[in-house]
Amino acid sequence: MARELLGKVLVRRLGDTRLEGIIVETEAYRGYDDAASHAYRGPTRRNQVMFGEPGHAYVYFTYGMHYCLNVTTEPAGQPGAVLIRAVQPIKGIVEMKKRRRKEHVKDLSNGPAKLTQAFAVTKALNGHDLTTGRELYIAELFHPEAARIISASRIGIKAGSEKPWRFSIRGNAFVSKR
DNA sequence: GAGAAGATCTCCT
DNA sequence: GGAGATCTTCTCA
Repeated sequence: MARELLGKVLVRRLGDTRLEGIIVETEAYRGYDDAASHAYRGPTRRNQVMFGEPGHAYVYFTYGMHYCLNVTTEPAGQPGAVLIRAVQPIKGIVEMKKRRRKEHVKDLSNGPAKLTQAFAVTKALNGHDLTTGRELYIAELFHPEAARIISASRIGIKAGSEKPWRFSIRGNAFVSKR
């Protein structure tokens, strides 16, 4: 799923405003076999969405100030999610610049907490159904480019860093870290 | 109830 | 390359 989501479009609707970005970097997190995953030690209040239905948003708060967005991927009862680490803005860039207080497009969403700020994703969207919801969902790109996907180790974790479960579109300028 | 760590970002050197 | 910001969540007593 982490590979499948690359090249698709993250869509956020805020009233009349529409924000869109191509997903260019993801990371896979599993369950009891993945020490880096929030679900590693079983269900808790925070990670319960990871154990729920697939196709839902798992949004968590971290470092006292940041939100990160995941997509749940496994059947109910089985934990698993894909972290959206970076997107390439394609629509609503003026709005994103205001939210991020940044001038350059490259600074808007090249990191997991940057894109949630640009797209106004907060805990209010935790558990949101991405398959039926209108406020936040994932769409196909009308004219997808052929892209090569590369994998590397995940970022910002201690345990589980040996697993090459970070995926990105090769050469894309909006990937958080090369 | 206390203590520690965190799937990060920004600013500074 | 490194430290500070800042607070929720989890673990353990």
